[in-house]
Amino acid sequence: MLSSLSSVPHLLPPRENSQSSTPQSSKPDLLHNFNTPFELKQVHAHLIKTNTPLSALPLTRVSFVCALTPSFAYAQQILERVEKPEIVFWNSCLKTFAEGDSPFDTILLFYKLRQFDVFPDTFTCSFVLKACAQLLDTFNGRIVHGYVEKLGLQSNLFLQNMIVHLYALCGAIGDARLLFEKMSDRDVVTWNIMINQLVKRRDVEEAYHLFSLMPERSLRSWTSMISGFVQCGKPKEAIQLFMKMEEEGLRPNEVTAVAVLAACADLGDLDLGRRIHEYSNQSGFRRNVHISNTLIDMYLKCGCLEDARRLFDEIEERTIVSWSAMISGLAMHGQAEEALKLFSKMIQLEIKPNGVTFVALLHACSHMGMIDQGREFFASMTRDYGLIPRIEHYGCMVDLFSRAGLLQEAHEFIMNMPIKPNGVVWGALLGGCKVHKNIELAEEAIRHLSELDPLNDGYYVVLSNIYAEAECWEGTAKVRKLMKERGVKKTPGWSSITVDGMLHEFVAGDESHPEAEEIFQLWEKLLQKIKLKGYVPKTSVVLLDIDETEKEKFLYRHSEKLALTFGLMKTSSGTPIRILKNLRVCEDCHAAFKLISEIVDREIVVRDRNRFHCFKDGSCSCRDYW
DNA sequence: TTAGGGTTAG
Repeated sequence: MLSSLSSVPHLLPPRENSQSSTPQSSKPDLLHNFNTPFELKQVHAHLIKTNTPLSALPLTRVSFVCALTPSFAYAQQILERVEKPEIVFWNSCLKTFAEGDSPFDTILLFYKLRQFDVFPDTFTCSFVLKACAQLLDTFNGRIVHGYVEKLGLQSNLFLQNMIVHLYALCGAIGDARLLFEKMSDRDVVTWNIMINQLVKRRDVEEAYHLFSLMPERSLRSWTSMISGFVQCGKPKEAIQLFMKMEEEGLRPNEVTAVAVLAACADLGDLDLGRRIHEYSNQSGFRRNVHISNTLIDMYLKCGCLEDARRLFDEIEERTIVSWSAMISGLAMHGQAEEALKLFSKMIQLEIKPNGVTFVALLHACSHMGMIDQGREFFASMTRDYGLIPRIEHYGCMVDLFSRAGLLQEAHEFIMNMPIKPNGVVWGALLGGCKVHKNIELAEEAIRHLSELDPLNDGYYVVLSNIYAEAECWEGTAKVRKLMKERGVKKTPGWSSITVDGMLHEFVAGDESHPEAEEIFQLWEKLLQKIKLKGYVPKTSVVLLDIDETEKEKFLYRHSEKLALTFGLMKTSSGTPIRILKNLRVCEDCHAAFKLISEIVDREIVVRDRNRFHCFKDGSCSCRDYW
């Protein structure tokens, strides 16, 4: 019987070690006190050597053997060698497998157990359910659920929660919800599970509905909901909820802080971001790499490149997320060379890039017109790192070619893609067509976009601008008609600026601001000055079918111009002005801002939906290539 | 011995 154990050679101590370990393993107390897999091997060697059966060990020790057993074959042998293995032994093995990376073995062993005359208990079921969740295996999950009912364990709250979690995780949200509704006792975990799963399915409204119904909420509940809002693109709601949480006297932990910082990054809320940074330092979160990474991202997205870089340099253990975030941030700020340098440094340190790193690198190349370098990165990701390009990478390549004016090459690239191009890919070509004035390819792009993303107003606007620049008024009328037919409305542009901790939002054409008069007066003065420096209003960016003077008036009420003028009114000279815009910065505003930065001798930082524009001394960090 | 929340791009 013992010989069967020696058929598991990898569990025996290595020969060179057996010499040195023999004196120790022959000590009888090790038989009662082994605590690690290595000591288990020593005990094993001893049992074999002395021809002692495993059953000679005390029962608690046998269950310990099971708990330390990382191999399915070995687990089976142990269980077969104990006369009537109690459920605790099985559970110990199942736990090891379920908590390790052997979910398949957990399920296999569960079915083996049924061959013996042993009944699963709540723990058995919980480990198997965990394995099913790991494998997203509803087939076996439903069988275990059946056992739970058959064994009369269905009222156990732990198991109910695990089953609800499993169903929701596997996409059977209807089954999960049904069970949730049927449960007579729900605890805070039950609610949290449902909320998290709804967030994963992007149903944040329903998640919030459940959140508001909760009889009691833990810090985790608040964190789940705050993070849920962030994940679903609702950072404002996330911050509102965070404020409410603080009002209720709860202090954020590391996970909450990460979610709030991510919301600050999305909103460009530097004040709150800095407050959370300070709080994190005071609370000892400094060494948490999630916190550091999110802080870096927050500073990058709030336009504070230097703060981000300082933090990045300070991190002791950088992860690929830290590197990718920093590279992407440098690219967003127009520092492509620095981004590439950082990448080389990363490779020197033998850190393996991932798909996100390459998105960042390709962005850096496309924003700076580095075509050959971009091509090389695209080839390298598969050749050197075994990464399969995803749709985002193809999108970046089309963007790279299109911006550089290689429109035919971009088109051919799309036609030869091994995956179906999406709206982003055709949208990138359309963007290039605008810069390089190619109506024919723009019309082809819009044909595809009408099918792929028919309600996205941005594409129609770009096409209309292309027609307007070519003075093809028939074309612009056609686009207007198309938008009307499809019920597509132009997203209103808005820009925001924070002055003395207060966020001020401006919508294009908005004349309702309490200080509108002063804003318009200052704008008029600035306008006179920039006109002297050669500014000519670019009325072709105005979509409306109105005369030139009216168009100019619209142009002068663009949200970023209102925000800038307000900023100049309210901040002291010398301080940089930071503006956030929901859409891409308009061409006319871009030209005007360059001149204004020179006239007022101020740094103007605009974050648009794509990147940062840092206007200084009459030029922009994007070098007009955007 | 068993359950729930986090970062980079888009």
